[in-house]
Amino acid sequence: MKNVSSRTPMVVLGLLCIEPMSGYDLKAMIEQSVGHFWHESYGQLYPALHELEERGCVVGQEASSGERRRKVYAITDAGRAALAEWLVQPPAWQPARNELLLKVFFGRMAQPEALRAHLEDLRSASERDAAQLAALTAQLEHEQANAPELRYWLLTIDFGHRFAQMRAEWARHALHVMAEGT
Amino acid sequence: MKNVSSRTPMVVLGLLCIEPMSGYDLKAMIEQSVGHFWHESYGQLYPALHELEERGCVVGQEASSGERRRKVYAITDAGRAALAEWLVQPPAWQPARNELLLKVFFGRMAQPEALRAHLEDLRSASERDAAQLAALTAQLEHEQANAPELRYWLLTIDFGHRFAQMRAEWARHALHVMAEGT
DNA sequence: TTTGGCATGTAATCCGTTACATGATTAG
DNA sequence: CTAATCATGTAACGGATTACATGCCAAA
Repeated sequence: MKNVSSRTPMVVLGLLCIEPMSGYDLKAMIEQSVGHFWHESYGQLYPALHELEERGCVVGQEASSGERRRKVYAITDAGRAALAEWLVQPPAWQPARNELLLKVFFGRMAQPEALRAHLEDLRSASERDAAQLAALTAQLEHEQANAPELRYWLLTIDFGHRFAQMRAEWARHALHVMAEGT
Repeated sequence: MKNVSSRTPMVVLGLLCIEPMSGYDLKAMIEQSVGHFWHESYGQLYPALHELEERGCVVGQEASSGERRRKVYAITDAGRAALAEWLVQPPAWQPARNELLLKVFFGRMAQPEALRAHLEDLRSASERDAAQLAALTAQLEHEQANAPELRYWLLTIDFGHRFAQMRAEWARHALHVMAEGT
């Protein structure tokens, strides 16, 4: 048995619920929809599509002649069932790994300027992320105003936005602590 | 060349700066110090120690006869230099992966009760985490009051605390959104 | 005496990324 | 014409976990 606990097939099934797509389309779709908290590579995507087709969860349709060679996949009832079954399982615990915090924890063993630079980077990157996600919220509320999934999409963006703000605030706090002897 | 980008040796070196330890000690130490944002398994730890010894970054001392069989490692100047060099490198970008957000994003395809249960779990787990980290802060401020690293340790705990609170608040918000048609 | 904690280690395996290979089509 | 983009795929590799193997010592 291979790739049992992989979530790649589930992302694929979830997105194919919106509309039929090719592997290439899926990659692009993943980046602009769940991109701020998930990602997939082609090396995962194409094998996953083949396996889902074998299991009858999706059906692939070769593009009609004349077009560029591509295969568009659509979800089946079996696919929808598999997705629904996965969705009710409690999400698997993901062990945290934060390399920046490791460098902060051992901060005394390094030059303070280096640590300060890392914190500055985090602050600016997080502020940029927060702004981007705020813009995305406004855009979606406008463009997808009547999509039934909008509510769920906005919740995930809100998580990202709160997290980005939290990171920026913590970075400012940490820089402050580093600056004086507070 | 093997295990080039692994951060296991760096965690080992960082902790050995505090005091000499065995592999078994290191595992326990990792759990109670950086445990809320990092982890290592024996399968990584022991090979890393052997490699660090080969490279001259640590020196191992077999326990004196009579004691239980164990090998205590101490960091060397070469080890401190390797750690310092790593600490100034900007932390590698870690692609985010959040399975819960995936389940929220596709929430419309599942029974609402299942999603609500996931959010309840997150809320209670996050509240518990926040309380634990608050207690840990108080404990460290008391027990390690004069440790020069205290400042850095508290910063990492503060990150965890803010993050836990953020997660709890978002979960409450999400449950609220799910409850009505806001 | 037997259970549980101390202590070290390895082999199999897994999930996933990276790099590479290939080729068609469209826009400048 | 040629660079970029569309489009699909595979092989090799890499970091890490899991499960297993082994054995000593102390306490109940």
